[in-house]
Amino acid sequence: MENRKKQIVDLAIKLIQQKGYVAFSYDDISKQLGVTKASIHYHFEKKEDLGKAITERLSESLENSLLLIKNSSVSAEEKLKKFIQQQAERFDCIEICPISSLQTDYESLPHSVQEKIEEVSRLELTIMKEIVSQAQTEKIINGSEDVQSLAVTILSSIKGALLYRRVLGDDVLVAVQNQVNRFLKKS
Amino acid sequence: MENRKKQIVDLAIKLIQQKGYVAFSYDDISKQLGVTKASIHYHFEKKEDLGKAITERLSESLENSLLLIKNSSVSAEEKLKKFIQQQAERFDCIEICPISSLQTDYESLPHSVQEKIEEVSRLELTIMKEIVSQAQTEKIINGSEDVQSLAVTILSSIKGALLYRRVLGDDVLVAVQNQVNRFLKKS
DNA sequence: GTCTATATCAAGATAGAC
DNA sequence: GTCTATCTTGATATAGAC
Repeated sequence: MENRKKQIVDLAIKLIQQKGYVAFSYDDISKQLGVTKASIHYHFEKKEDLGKAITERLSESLENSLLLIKNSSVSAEEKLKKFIQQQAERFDCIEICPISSLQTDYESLPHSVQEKIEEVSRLELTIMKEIVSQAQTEKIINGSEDVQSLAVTILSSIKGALLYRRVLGDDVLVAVQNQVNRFLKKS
Repeated sequence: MENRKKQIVDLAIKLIQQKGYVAFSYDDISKQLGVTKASIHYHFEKKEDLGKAITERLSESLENSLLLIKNSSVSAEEKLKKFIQQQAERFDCIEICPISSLQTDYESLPHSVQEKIEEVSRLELTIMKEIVSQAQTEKIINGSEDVQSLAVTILSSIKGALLYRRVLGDDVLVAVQNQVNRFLKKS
């Protein structure tokens, strides 16, 4: 059943958002799916294999978002709003971004997964650059602003906010969202 | 020897910056200090005890910074610059902020350590608010800016940047640093 | 305060039956 | 594709000698 494979990857990503790559185990997955550990090992022989499937899924998902963003005709402001809301909704309050989680556990990841997470990080930055440069075309932001710097900063502030949200509550992310919007209008 | 206790906490913080709370072990510490695991257990019977000592150290260190910042007469811009540079220097490129690392591993922390990390997070935010509100007094930034929102955003962007730096290299943090400075001057 | 030795447990992983 | 059973390893933790 290819569906079971998908189910495992989905759950693993959720667990990574909650506990991280090092902390989640095949036991967690097997219990939540109501099967044995051996059964999970049948689908993904080693944790590294599951790790690769996870990062590939994240990569595909971002490639998809990039296409959607490029081909959509809504304003940059709306796109950014949607991006942030996806981050906030996809994970409930105790969850952080899976990419941030994997970046934190970077030193414990197998090489193959490290390489993938690097690619995924770059891809994410590309998406944010796409949005910022559209904002520039729309004259929402000053043409002299450095697209790369602004994109990195907005992306970092969202990811950092998800970390603080976990301990300080939802206000943190709302504050960052409002602030980022103000930045765009003033710069 | 009280010095050995300090040595252990120092090393543990460094390991948390590199690998995280879940991933570091008493074995890592004992090997690097050239003693046995049992010896580390003598100083900190359980990992939770070491966890508490670590978060207390982080808390004291931030209390200290807060006093220094309040009593120093340098400009807000200089204080912010110093804050960011401390983050960038204290940890070399593969290291992230220990607070971010503990926030990520939050679900795996003992309750006592969870509480402490919440306190530490609040304290850190207080420091950033102190700097931002000084900037407001100095009329560097607009009086209508919300201090809380701006402080949260700057702090989050620095922490997020340290995560991306690990995989994308030093440019990321430099970009955020420049961007934050530009924000202050324009808002 | 540090050591050796050992207990205990959980995690990753494999073999072979159904 | 899932199961039971088992192996191995590494981590937390404790007992007791030096």
